[in-house]
Amino acid sequence: MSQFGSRTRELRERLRAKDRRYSLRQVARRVGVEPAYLSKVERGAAAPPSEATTVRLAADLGEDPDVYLAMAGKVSSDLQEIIRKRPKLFADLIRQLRDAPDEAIFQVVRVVRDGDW
Amino acid sequence: MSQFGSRTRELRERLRAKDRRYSLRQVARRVGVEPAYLSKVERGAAAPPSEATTVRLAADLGEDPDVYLAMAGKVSSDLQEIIRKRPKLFADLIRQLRDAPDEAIFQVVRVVRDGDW
DNA sequence: GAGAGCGTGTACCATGTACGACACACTAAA
DNA sequence: TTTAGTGTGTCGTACATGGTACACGCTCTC
Repeated sequence: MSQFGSRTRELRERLRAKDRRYSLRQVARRVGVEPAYLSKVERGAAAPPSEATTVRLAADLGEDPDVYLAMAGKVSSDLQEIIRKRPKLFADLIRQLRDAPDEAIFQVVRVVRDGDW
Repeated sequence: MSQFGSRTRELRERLRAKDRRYSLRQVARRVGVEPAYLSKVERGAAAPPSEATTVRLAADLGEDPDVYLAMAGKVSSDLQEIIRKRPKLFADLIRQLRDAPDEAIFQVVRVVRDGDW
């Protein structure tokens, strides 16, 4: 359902076409897991890996860690920590932005970043 | 460390002073757990409960669910889902606001809510 | 002085998480 | 034709999670 596995395989095979170092075994070795495990993950026979492993995998495949974690059904623990420190504020903000268009959210980010308000 | 337990006990005993229905056993019954378990949680002998149980407990004690979940070291799953749907946008936003003063975040909430921008 | 209600100690348990170990069959290269 | 590399099937497993079940001793009321 989460397509984490198939997406990973797709990505890896795409990279592999250009670079032999992206075999399942070699990626597994770099990421620090057993090939058999990565194989199961890619085929959806195992649930997506832990946060740490997912982040290392994303890095190896050149993907954005937050996006990759999202595919794994997770939210980065550092984001969770930020929210937990001011739960009411952030909960309100996030629910407020649930249905806002991408552009609106991006604009908020920009405004906050540039501080011109 | 998370003080979830002691805070719960404190809250419950405060309510109990006014209302005998807030004994450990009766709260446990309403929340749907065994008294022995709630006892352990309040003394910190067990980790904070699951999200669902924590939310029911917060409701029984008249506390804000997001704040209570935060004390339990968790972030509401509905917030996580919102983030997971647009990971890059929300990750950027939240990290951007990590060190912003409360007032600034609240202002963002207000601006988005009122839509006058 | 018997029950009802209280908090707690001990033991146990089912399920989920996150993998590792090993062997196997296949393919490509030397 | 050995050899190195590849993906996979099967089995096991250590630890965390989220509790339940039962019994005990105390207190308060009737």
